[in-house]
Formats: sequence, C-alpha cells, structure tokens
Amino acid sequence: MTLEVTNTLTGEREPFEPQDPDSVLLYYCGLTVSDFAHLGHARSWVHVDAMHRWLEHLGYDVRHVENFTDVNEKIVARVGEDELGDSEGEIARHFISETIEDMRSLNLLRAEVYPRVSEHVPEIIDLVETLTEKGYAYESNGSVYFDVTEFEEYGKLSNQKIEEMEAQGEESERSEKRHPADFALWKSGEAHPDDAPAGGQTWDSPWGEGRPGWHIECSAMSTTHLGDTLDVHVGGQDLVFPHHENEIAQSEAATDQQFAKYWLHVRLLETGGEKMSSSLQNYFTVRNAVSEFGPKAVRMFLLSTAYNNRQTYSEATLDEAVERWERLDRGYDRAVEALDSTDARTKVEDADLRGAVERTREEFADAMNDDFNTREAITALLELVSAVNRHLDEREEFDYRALREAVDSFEELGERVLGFALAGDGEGDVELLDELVELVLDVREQERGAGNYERADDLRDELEALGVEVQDTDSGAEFRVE
RNA sequence: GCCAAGGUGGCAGAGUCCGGCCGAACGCAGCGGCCUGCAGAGCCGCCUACCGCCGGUUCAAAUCCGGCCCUUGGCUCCA
Repeated sequence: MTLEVTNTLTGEREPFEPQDPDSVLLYYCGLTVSDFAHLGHARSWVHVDAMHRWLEHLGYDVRHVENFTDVNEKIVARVGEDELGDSEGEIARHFISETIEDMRSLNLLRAEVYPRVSEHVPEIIDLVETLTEKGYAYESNGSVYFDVTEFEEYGKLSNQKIEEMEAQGEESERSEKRHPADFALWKSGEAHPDDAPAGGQTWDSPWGEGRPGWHIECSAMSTTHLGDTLDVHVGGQDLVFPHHENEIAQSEAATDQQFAKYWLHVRLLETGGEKMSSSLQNYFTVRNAVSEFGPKAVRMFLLSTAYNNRQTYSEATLDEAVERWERLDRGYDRAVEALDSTDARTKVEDADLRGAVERTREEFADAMNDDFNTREAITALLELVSAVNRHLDEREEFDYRALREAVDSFEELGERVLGFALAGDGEGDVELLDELVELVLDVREQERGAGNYERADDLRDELEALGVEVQDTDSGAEFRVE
C-alpha cells in the first residue's frame, strides 16, 4: 500500500505523488504569536510532525517550512500590557520564544525555516506589485485589494460562490472595495488609524506607509522558501476560508502555477461541544497540559485521533491518554529488560510473538499510509505490547530474536515515526538516580524479609510520591521513574 | 441561508473511500479469576453497540442510494 491523503482541494483521497519523487515541499500555516499556544495548536503541530516523520520514513527528503505571523493587530492590541513589551516586535519575539519552547517540549522535529512576516515585507511588496501589474489587484486610498472577480477559480478550495459570500474585512474597508468579497493585500496606515496604533509597525511602500494584509504573508513566504508550487500545504480547518482560499488566489494569480498540490486540514479540537479557541476562553495551554499530564501523554492524546477527525478534549480523555502512553512505555521497557536477561539467550521460537511483530509492522505502515491514521498506528503498537507481555508472562525462555525485533519496532515506529521518547532515553543523572532508588529498595527488601510490611509499604508509598513506581516481581522489586 | 464534516458500547475512538474477514478494533472505566504478604503492573475471561431515524439496492450494508432529525466547523481574527 502506498500513501494516500485526503485533499481538501478535490475533496477526495488521492495517491500521494510529490513533484519530485525524492522530496516533499511541506508548508504549515503557523500561528499568530499574540499569546501562549493552546492544545488545539499543539494538535496541529503534532500531526504535522507525524506526517513529516512518516514521509521521511518513506524515504522522502522533507523540506518543512512553518511560519510565525508576527505582524498582526492582535499583537498590537497587547502593546504595553503588563510586562509583555512596548512594541509589536517585542511582544511577538516574546511569544515566538515561548512557542518554540512548547514545541520542544512536545518533541517536534524542527522545520527547516520559521519565516516571519516582519522579515519578508520586501517580498510581500513585490508580490502585491506583480498582482497589481497583472490586473488582479487595485489600489484604493493607499490600500491595495485583491479583485476576486478577476480570479475565476476563486472559491475552489472552500466550494463557495462569490455571489453567496458575505463581505470580508472590516467595515471601514467596505467603501474602498469594488466587490464586497475583495480582500486587502496591503493596508494603508493612514486610512485605518486603528490598525497601526502606538507600537504597531508600518513600512514604506509604493502606495505609502502601511502594513501587509492578512493573507499575503503565507503566499510570499512559502514562495520565497519553497518555490511556486508546494507539495503539501497543511493548516487548521478553520483556515480553509478565507485564509487558504485567498492564498491560492494570490499565488496562482501571480505565478500562473498551481499553488499547492495537496491541501491537508487538521480538524479542530473541541471541548464541551465547541472548538477550543482563545476567543471562547475554553482553552488549555500547551504548557499547562504538559506540566499536568506530561509531554508524552499529551502527545499520545493528540495522536490518538486521526488528524482529519475532530477530537474531544476533557480531563477524562487526557487521563486515558496517560494510561495508553504508560502501557506502551512499560511494554517497551519490559522488552528491553528481557533482552538483557539471561533468559533471553536461548534459541526458542515463539510463533505468536514473531507473528505479532510482523503484523504490527504491516498494520502500522498501512495505517500511516492510509491518510496518516495515527490512531490505528498506535493501536498496532499497543497490540505488540500485548504480545510482548504475554510472551514474557507465559514463557520460561525468551525468544531473543523476536524480542529484538519487537524492540526495534518500538524504536523505529514509536520513537522515530510517532515521536514518542520511550523509556531509556532519560536525561541527566539517571545512573545516580537508579542507584539511589536501588538503595532504598534494598532497605525495603530487608524490612520485608523481617516481616515489617508496614514499614516496607511506607517506603513504597514515599517513592511513589516522588514519582518512582515500584513493582514487586518474582525476581525482586522493579521500578520505573515517571 | 450557503459551504464542509460528522452522528458507532458507560467514556473515548477505529472501521465507512474499495459492502462480506464487523454481532463490530485498541484503550479507559467496571466486574470475576490467575499472580502477590498486600498493592501495582501484567495475563485470562466478562460486561455494555445490530453502528442517529425511515425507506431502498444487494445473496450480503456500520459501510452504497434517497429522505428526515441532530451536532460541529467555516462564511469576521483563529491551528
């Protein structure tokens, strides 16, 4: 089975064939950095990350570009607020660094470039000029608008007809536009005093002082870094219209080339029956989620629903993700430890385990090739966990080769493709920590030997409180650090 | 009103494109058993779904067709 994706542009599932058979040009519409990122944003990031990783696994050289919108009225609105900063740029820089920190915590692969609007104004002006010269845009009172009636395919992404659309943009713009659906490419600073209040940046342009419009940035930045035609353009479902629709209009009008071959849209994260968003004030920041549930459980949560289906956030769904993550991690852990044990140095064969490994690899690949179905991919891994546990519980002697392959699968598919940092990847003073815990467990063992169960249980509880989970087994106490 | 996507067990969530292997996966919660000093983890078993409603096509439908009801997203900044 080869990779198939659901393309919003055609509304159909299609075989994935990038322009160059060896590489993929991937652009992701990043966020406006006016606040901390929430779980909804993280959902998109993590899915884009899984796509990136799977494409690499398939052998593609992935060129991944992800923008930061650092010129925006929402940012300007926060100028002077508390200690955020005294200018649009300062606030944007602040939230960009906070956002990158959040991204790191979720173990996202880095993009090749993170372009910013403020650094691409010359390219934006060039693009607007081209559109004006080609007759797709017109200047009006110092602002420049895209004329939707000139681009005959306008509406092809969102399947809407121009006549049925409501007016775009702010009230103040209406009188300047020829058609209500026209949208701003460049906004005059003077014509809209509210748009460039203290702290908001403006640039000089052929049309006078002003700021880039809302949609032009992505067209300019993606073209600058990846060329006229992208292979994959990903973004949140809420961006289909008008943002992505407008990007297509601008780019295709300017270059006469198809802007993006495949449009993939991540459906929204919902909570309490509605989407999570800052305006509804029902959001949970990435930061809070990570500190409360741990980065891996958050990642597990976000990947536990395929990207093209909406997902429900609640305390319960995240709790479940914690369990799913731990089950995977423990399974991996057990397999690794078994490999090191003497019981593993045998030549026995367990057909069940071997079959399970093979099935997992097949099912995992089928799932990812099936429009990046991460939910099913995880299921395949969890089924391997069951097979490993059964093998270890039921067998006197272990099937070394099969265990080796199981561990390899966990690492290759779970770590590299799904981006889970499995146990054993600990950082810091792991060895010292291990030795200290062993020491406490030795003491506890002595207490148990002497029949002082109460004291032994206290020690176990105290370790638990510190995040060290203790399990008594036939071969002594084992532990894992949360 | 227009565009788009959905309605599957207590929860969550696959399967629907390419109809039969689905009386329905994986997991969480719950129940019973094994193991254990106990607990946890793990294993085994159970539990609860005829897949929104109605009708049609077919040897066969959760999966195809038609109608209806409901939900969500977009049509304003938004991942």
